[in-house]
Amino acid sequence: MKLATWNVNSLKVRMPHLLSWLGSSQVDIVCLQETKTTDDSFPVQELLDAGYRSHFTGQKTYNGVALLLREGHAGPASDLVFALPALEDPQKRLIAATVNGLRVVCGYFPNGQAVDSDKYVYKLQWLAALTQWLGAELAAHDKLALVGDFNIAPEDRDVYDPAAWAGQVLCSEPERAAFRGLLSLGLVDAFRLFEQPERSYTWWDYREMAFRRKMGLRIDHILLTPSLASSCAACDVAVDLRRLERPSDHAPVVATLSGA
DNA sequence: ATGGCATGACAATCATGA
Repeated sequence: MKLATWNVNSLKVRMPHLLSWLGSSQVDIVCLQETKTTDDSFPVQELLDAGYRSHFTGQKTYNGVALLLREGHAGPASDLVFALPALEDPQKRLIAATVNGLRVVCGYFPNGQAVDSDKYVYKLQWLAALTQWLGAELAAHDKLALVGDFNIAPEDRDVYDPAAWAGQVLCSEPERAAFRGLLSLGLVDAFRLFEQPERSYTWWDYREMAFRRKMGLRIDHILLTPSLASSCAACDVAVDLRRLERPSDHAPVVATLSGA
């Protein structure tokens, strides 16, 4: 079973890439972020035609998350959650469901804009609310995956120019401490279970030919509970999607879970 | 030192992203 996360940066614009990738990659559970689409205009039928059922929560212009489940491979979703319970928040950034006994939590973590902005304060509050809620989720679910666009580069090796980014948003110590806080709940960074190429990233700025120059950050993640981590056979970045015409600025991350 | 590029809302620029 393949579990994937991808910040599409507008589902409407990225539908051709998404449909093509679904067809070629055979991913079974797909977590999307930044759909930027309201629920009434979500492309339910197009995705059904491609063999995927959808669950989603979105809003106009910003944010929006979704789960796509491959018909015949991923079972029905139960215990759906569409927001962090502890947080009064109009921004649609979280969706969770149980599929095939696997608890899947898909998040579009706040960007934070800059460490001195109120958006950064909101980001840390959101992280605290997530961490608190996840503690309870983990107590109830042995097999849990926390995936999405974390908007945090956990370590310097996840940054193309650590010196330039030191202390900046996405790399600041409080954000990294929050990331470690999630790990200390009992989660493992699936990507680091395996030998990876140098300069592996998941996001590259649209400007400055950043992708071609390998100027990226690894900010999209798949975190697994130990029982899932032990069945994880691979975890890779689908870099090819960043090479396409009119790409998302993020590439998907895909984990292969055996026996699930 | 700043902005570059992309997207959406809206109808010329502007907010936001990371």
